[in-house]
Amino acid sequence: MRRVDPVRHEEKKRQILAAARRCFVRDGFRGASIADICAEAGISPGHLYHYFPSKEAIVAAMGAAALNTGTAQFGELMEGSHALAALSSVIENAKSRNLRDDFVLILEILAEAGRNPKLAKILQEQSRKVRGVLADFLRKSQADGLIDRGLDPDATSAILFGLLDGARMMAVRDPKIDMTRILDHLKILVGRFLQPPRPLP
Amino acid sequence: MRRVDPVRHEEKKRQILAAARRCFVRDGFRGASIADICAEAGISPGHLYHYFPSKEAIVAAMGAAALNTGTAQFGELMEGSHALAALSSVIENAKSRNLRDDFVLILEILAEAGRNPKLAKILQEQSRKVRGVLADFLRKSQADGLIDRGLDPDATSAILFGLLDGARMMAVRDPKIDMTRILDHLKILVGRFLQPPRPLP
Amino acid sequence: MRRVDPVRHEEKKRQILAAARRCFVRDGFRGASIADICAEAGISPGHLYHYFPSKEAIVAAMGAAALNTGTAQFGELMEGSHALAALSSVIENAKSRNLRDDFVLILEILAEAGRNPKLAKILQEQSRKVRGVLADFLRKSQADGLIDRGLDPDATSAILFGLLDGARMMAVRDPKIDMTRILDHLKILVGRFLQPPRPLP
Amino acid sequence: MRRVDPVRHEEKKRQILAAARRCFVRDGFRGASIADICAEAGISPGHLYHYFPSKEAIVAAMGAAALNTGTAQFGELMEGSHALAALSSVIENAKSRNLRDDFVLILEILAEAGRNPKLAKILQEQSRKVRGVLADFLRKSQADGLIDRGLDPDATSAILFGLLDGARMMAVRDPKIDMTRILDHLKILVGRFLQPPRPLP
DNA sequence: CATGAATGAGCATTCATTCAT
DNA sequence: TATGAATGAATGCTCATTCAT
Repeated sequence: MRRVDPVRHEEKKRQILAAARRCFVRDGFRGASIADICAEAGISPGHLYHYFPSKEAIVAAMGAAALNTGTAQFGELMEGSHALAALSSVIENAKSRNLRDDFVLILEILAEAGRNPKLAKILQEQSRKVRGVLADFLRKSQADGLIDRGLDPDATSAILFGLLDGARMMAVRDPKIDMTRILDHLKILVGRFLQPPRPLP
Repeated sequence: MRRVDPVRHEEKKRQILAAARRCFVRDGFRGASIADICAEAGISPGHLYHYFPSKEAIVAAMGAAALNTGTAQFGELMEGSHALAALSSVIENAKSRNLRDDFVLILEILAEAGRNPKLAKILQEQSRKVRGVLADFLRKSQADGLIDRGLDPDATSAILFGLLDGARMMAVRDPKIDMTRILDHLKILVGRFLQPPRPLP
Repeated sequence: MRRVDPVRHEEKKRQILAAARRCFVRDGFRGASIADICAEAGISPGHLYHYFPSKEAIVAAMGAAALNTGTAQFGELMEGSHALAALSSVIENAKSRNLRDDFVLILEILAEAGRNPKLAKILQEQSRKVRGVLADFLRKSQADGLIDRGLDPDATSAILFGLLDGARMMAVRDPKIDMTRILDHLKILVGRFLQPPRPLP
Repeated sequence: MRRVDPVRHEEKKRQILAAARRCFVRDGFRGASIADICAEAGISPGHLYHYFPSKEAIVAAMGAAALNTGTAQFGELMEGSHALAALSSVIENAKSRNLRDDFVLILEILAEAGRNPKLAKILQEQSRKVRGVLADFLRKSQADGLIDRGLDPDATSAILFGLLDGARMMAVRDPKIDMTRILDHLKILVGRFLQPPRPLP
């Protein structure tokens, strides 16, 4: 009598999600067919339904996984560094990493979230969580006198995230744009925005 | 034999694009069917192909129209006002306008642009045009001493656009977020970023 | 500008239902596929959905049509003849007609009705209508003194219909059974059941 | 190496057939899937094929079992009672028993028999057997002078079975029908049909 | 210009069945 | 004996597109 091996099961699910991810990046959520995903994962269409009950479930699981990965990566970056240095490293990171694929997925998720409440909820929760991490970081930096105490940490964290989104969006709007220079200016902007007011002489 | 009346023809095309736009906002580019668009436009499927050779062409034309509208609106705002005032009004505008529908379309366009080179080209051109308008504006303001002469106008205009994109994206990521406060902080940010360095006493 | 021609439309629907009927008789409601029906009707699968929104709708329409035909045929038989003669002719009719196909369909409908409330409703309504026709006929015959006044016309009409159903069912249970002799006995049975009690001498 | 225990094997088969029966009643032969049956029986799909080589075999075995049960029940009823009393008790029985489920299965079997010769043969054999039991019973009653000697026992027994089928069919055609009254009339009918002619005075 | 009939490939999903363990 | 992974053909249905009128 062979019992379900939960480890193998989860491993297979992860493989399928990875295949789905590649297909979604290539063709979008609607454009990628179950057949495509099966071909990419090297399984039969019938078999896929042992692991996911529907395409929508795959989209949701993939969206959640993609967002969680982002959250985790960001959390690691925030740990232990201090204020501007940390944000700079995030920006540097954005310049060098394979951000294209990740961001294309985020665009898909945002576009789909308008029609898929389950995805919208996942998105909202992740958004709040990540903003919370950054807001706490900002609060700590404010306490240390490293950044302007007059700024609202929640609004500020939202804006800083928006800034990252906006930069990546600009790279999609015009793929040939000179991102290096933009990211340099972005660091200037963040510095000026956050730094405590210079005391009057 | 009746000849085509070019005016009527263009008018009809515009009507169809408006119908398509409503469908695309509602269901996305892939989710909206030709039948949906025909129903919304009140014409038959056969007739639609008199005006557009394919669905892809409708998407491209609609994308171009949406982007042109945005460019025009922005151009108007820039005219005649000065520096921070103009940007403030753009931000104010973003707060009050029916930005949801417009931005949902932009997300669709960005996601689709990755697979549709024609759309990607339109997107890139519009992006450059709008950034150019803002960069010129910034250059003028620099000449007038209203904003920091040390900033590169091209990178700065890209960042300011990214900022607007990012703010709207934040509203999609978390629809319940307090945008008023965020936009207030955004104005602070823009002020600090752009203002000329205070002279040493 | 060509408008929908309702006559042609209805005619096509009837053709499709006739094709569906042949498929359903051959393979059952579940066993007959849309592709089968399309092949039988000589149309493409996509086109079928211009006329019917789903397979269930085809089953319902076909069921309704089959039952209505039966009702109409029975109504005609009842008109103008008198009591036992009319029932005899129904029985005779059952012996000679192509009852196989019709009855196979009825079996499908009965089996499906348990899971398809729409079909169940159609079935119930038709059942009541036909029984009503026969019950009225019986009442008239009772008034004329041709049949036993002690019988309840509603229960009696239900039983007489059950008798016909039962006879056809017997032919399905054992296709080689000698139906001629059975139908002769059926006439005896009906006679004895309905005839007014002989007056005591 | 463990040998198959034939007793356990048969017991398991019976359990699977009972599960299959519940599924077939609920969803029909085509509508019930192997997975459904396995879930209902609490075994795995692979294991089921240890006991039955195909779904068709399950249907056939289930059909045979259902029909045999019916035959056995009827045989018991016939034993030892006399003529009208026995038939009355069958009719009474039909009124009170859980006839719905049984009859739904019979409908499924009849509908399927048209496409499945194996099932058709089982059905025919069972039909003949049961009719034979009743015909013998009728013959005995005729010898005893309890029923009309002019009736052909074979045709009569077929008709009496048809009567029962017809009554149950009526209950499916119109589930809200007043079966009590109908079954009362059915007893009157059977009485008038079978009773020996009254001697002329 | 305008219609709606017609197509056929493609889609997500289901299912009887097989197989390695 | 017993499991659940795995298959792949088939199903009901959709859709962009074409065409006769």
